[in-house]
Amino acid sequence: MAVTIRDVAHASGVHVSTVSRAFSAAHLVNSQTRARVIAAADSLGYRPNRAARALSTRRTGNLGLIVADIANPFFPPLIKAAQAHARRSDHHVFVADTDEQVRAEEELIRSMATQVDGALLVAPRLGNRLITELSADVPFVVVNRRITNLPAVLMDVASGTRQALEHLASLGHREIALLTGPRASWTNQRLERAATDAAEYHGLRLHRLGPNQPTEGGGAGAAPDVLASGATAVLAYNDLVALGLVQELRGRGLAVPDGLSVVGVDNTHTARHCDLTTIDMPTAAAGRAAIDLLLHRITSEDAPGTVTLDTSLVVRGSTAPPAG
Amino acid sequence: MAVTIRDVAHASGVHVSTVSRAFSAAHLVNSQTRARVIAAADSLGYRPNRAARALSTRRTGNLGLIVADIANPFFPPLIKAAQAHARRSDHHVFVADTDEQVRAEEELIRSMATQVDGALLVAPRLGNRLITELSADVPFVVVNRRITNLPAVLMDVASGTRQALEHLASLGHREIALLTGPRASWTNQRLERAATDAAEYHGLRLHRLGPNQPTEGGGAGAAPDVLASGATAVLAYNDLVALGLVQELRGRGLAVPDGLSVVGVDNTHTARHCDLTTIDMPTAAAGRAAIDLLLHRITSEDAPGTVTLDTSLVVRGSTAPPAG
DNA sequence: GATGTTCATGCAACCGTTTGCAGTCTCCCC
DNA sequence: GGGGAGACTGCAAACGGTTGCATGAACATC
Repeated sequence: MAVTIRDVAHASGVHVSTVSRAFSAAHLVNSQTRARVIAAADSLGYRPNRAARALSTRRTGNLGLIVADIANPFFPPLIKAAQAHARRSDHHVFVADTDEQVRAEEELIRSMATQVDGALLVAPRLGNRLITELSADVPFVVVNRRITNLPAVLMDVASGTRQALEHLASLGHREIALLTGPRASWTNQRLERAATDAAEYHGLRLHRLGPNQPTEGGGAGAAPDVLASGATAVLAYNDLVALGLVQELRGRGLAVPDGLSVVGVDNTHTARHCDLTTIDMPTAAAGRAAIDLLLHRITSEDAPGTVTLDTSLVVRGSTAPPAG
Repeated sequence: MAVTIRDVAHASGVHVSTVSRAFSAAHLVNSQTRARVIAAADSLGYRPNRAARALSTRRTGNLGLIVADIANPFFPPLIKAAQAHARRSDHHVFVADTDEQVRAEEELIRSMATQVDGALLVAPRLGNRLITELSADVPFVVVNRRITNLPAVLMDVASGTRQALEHLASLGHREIALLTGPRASWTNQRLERAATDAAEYHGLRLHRLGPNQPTEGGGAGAAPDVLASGATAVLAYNDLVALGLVQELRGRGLAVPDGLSVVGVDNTHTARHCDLTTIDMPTAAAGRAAIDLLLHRITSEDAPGTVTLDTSLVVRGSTAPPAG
């Protein structure tokens, strides 16, 4: 039915192996012959069968991309950039959503393993041991997680966190609440650490509240604790948490930023619309860098590298001097 | 390197064909034999090679999903639902982002064609003729577009539009601006049509302004026209346009909803956060329905169907009675 | 003119599964 | 006890490419 390499060979009067080489090893075939082959292929509408190619080369030309939740606005820009970047080297990308469930994550990785040349794990929830074990089957690059011997791309929230606390301090805030996220999250660890250090440096009191679910619900649920803490400003684990909190507080009659200043993390477009001060994550750049690392890892089996990208504060309307 | 069907055959003392049947046609093999095979496969960690399977069955077990812009918050819930639903029948999903470019769309479809059993085209921008032509190679299901002889899932904005105009009329608005989207968009056509009809029914004056880019920029750019039109309420092509407009107007000192009421379309989570009245699109349901249609189309080559889903208005804080 | 090199191409095995066909074995029935 | 039906299983040919090796031609070297 579909046109195969054999049809092209017949049409251009050469052996199939010559056709194959005309496509995948051009320098091995006479340029005139090659031109004839290409012409025949074009006129027949030949497209190589990737499954067949995969079978003999053991390379599928596919990459996996595993995220916790596509609907979380943090991920799409990363997915988009990664996919576009992968295409430039003729790779296709499977996107899988684990729905924040660890079991699903493992199963997805396993079922993808037979079908991809490598995979990107973005902020995986799986344990280090299991990831290391799985990495025997498929080359991984992890994003926003550190695992020994695995190449990683890190968006370091520390730099942005320092800027955020400096910003709050300069506005006159002294009591800051930190809404922490999942304990296993590398970003959360960096956030806690950087916030603690920066708070000390600026002489601020830091109230850690958490861990919270990294969702609107998590933010809304933290509202009572925030109010009880006496903090005048909040740094939240991510934009969703921040916005969930803002909405809950508004429902209780507390205005932002007049009653309370709020800073998020991620700089999702939602934050842009809601005028939320937030720490910008270079997600698109991270997506591209991760693909580069992965392709490099796949083609040359050498030492893993780590790319660290800095973050920075974006000041918008959700922060202001404390009331009174 | 990887464990193959041959290893399993050897370990369980049967022929490879029996192993194959044990997995893909269980009823053809003795249940005890099958148990032995499965046990051997488990202990060896056997996973069928999908490329090899694809080669002989001409079924890859992969589906394509082509969208204009992953970062547009309209798409992720659909992608997520489609992917999760596809997995239940052991299908993997390639997601491709055309970046709103027609050329990229065609090329992506072509390059996917060899590798998927079928594809979902969500709000494609390509011309009908080309899509029909391409559909000879790959089964398609289109979402939010009508093309003769192609199965489709439609989220009909008409019902929501009627509700929106009724809502605005009941608030006392008489002059409504409609910010239209891309001409080729089926949703836009339905929107214009339904708005025209409903406006007439309620005795409202409808000012059509557009076409606008379906982005924040498009909404912001329409602000001058909206102000000039004298409308007291706006129905925008989608939430992004609506929010772009709101932001631009606020920058010019015009409050929403006090100075102007705004209604969007899509009910993205951004709309939720920004307290935007909007028409809810059942994107997750559409994603599932589209996958069902596609799988059905793939397995039984019969008549294409169309699924139409209704939409409904979600009233939030961006609409109020007109000033004065 | 024998030998060696290089370039271009053909040959055929292989990648891991599936599947039509052809046994073989057991069981049942007349 | 001969014949037929059914249930299993093995055999081997695909599926569509890739690639190591062999072959042959053209050309240079001594």
